[in-house]
Amino acid sequence: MRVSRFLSKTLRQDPGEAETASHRLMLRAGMMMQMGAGIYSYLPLALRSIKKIEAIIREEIDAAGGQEVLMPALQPIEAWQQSGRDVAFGDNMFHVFDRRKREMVIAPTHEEAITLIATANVESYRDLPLLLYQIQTKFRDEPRPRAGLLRGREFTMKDAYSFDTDQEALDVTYQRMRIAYRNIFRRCGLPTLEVEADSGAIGGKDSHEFIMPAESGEDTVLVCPTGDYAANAERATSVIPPAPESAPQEMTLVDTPGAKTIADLVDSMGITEAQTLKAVFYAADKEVVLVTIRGDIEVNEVKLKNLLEVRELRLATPEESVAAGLTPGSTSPIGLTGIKRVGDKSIQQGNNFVAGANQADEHYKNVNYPRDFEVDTIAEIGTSKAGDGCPNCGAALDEVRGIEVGHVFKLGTFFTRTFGGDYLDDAGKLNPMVMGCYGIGVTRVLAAAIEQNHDDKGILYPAPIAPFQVHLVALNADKEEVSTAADATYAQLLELGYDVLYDDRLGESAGVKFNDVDLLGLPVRVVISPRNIKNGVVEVKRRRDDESAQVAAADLPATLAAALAQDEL
RNA sequence: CGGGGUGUGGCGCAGCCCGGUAGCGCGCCUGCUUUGGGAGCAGGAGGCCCCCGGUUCGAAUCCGGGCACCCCGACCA
Repeated sequence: MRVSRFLSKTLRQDPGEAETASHRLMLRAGMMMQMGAGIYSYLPLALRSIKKIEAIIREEIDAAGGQEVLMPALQPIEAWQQSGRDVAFGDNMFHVFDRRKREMVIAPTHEEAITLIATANVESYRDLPLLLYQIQTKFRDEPRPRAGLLRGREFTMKDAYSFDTDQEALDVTYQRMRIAYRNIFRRCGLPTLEVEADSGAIGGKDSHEFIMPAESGEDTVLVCPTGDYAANAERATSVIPPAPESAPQEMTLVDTPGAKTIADLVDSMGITEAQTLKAVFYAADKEVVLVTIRGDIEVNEVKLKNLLEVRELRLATPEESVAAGLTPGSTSPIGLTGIKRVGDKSIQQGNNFVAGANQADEHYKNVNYPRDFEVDTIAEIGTSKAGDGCPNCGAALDEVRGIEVGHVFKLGTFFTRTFGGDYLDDAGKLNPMVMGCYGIGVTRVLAAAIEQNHDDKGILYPAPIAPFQVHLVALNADKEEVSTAADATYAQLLELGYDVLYDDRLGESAGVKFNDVDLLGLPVRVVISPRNIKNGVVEVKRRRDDESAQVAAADLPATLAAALAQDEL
């Protein structure tokens, strides 16, 4: 492609609305254009990368036994009513009405549609396993779209769904998909962590997320440096730091004027956070629940929500706490009845705690569980953090921020039971198919790739997903010797099968062209100039390197191939 | 949905308090000179000042109402 004919124009200044690196760089590089909150047109540069990512995905999912289909985005609402997910998705789903005022939805995901396909086509165990996938546009009315392609309301997703005879067969498919995912991200040139994940409301047992480490990521992951454990912080378990233990003392009431927080207690009593208990109130589907946890640990709301099996969970308001008989600032499980009480297992590690007394300006000291108070349930509901021990080997866990680009999980039989997705087994009995589902946010992969690979001048694409592999630059292109040589090199590189962006612009200075090269971030730059022609060389520079190499024209193909191969993982 | 912020040529911004011909930088067009890290000179094109209503002789500016977008928190690929 000649730059002189190319649609995309670069901007010299950062656009005002964009703060996140990928968002800012994609707008500056002319890759995309915004049309609304979380809604973008993909211009040629972005679309070329997206297609390369899609091609890699197709190859790997096909290799794993997948068959590509394409399901409608526009769907009658009935299927969603049948699964109950019209309510579950709520405002996250776009609704429209057809001319006869029938309600339709624009699908945010395709479990309903795929289950109907499988149900209609699978009759016996001989038709299984079945793995179907599509690459399609998803529509989700996100509460807060953000950061360009990182979280859009319309985005491209690869979603795959597997159907198996039973749990054991699903396990095999699931493992095959995990491997396919590893291959996909490796081939894209994008280091990605595979971590244990929360499977959410519908979820089955197993769930793994693929996370690309990046500062701007919305997810926090705990990783063991030995490599034997990695999990999303939402579900990570860990060995918590020990708390001091001593011979149990008698529980006594102490005056704590003005002390309302754990920090106040630590300051005024000369103790550590691990020597306190905190009581936290939650509103769980209207019911108020008291959580007691050691003062140095934070409640993990995802774990708590899963434990309580509720749909909605939030901190109780002070009014709700008071109404439940509590004293904010000195809330306590001691002597409390008539309310659901949950204890984190951390209260079993350590003793002689300082805890609230349900009276302003008073606390108890030397509180011991279970001697001094009861809970209805004890479970692990604390948040793991950096420095905690790995659950497998005890080594201190590291914390990494990242972007979720893929998610695989075992769905089970919810949808097949709902839609009558039964098959006949070899004994002639009907059983529901067991499903798995597997997503990759294709457009998010592109944004995450840029988050992961950029510097202060621009993007640094890994070669496999770069919109073009080579940025050919003609300096002083209005000189005939230059345009002749550059045109010939362009033709040669195309002949060799490379994707080439050829900056043939006549009037632009070297500075302008080089800055565009750095901004667009194609993996290799090739410069044709009067100076290089005089010296009988072409100049080759990787975007990631500081130095360029001068090579004889005859050596250009080999030099290019070597430079591009360096991005492979 | 709560909190914070912004809407002015393609992009980045000023003007708004204190109403009176809409301005700057970049980009764009023409010509000449220049040409290895965002060139110079000269000439030029381009604006429903987010929308609706009000006040006023007169509104980008004041008042009321709406809309859009961005950022921070609860959700997800």
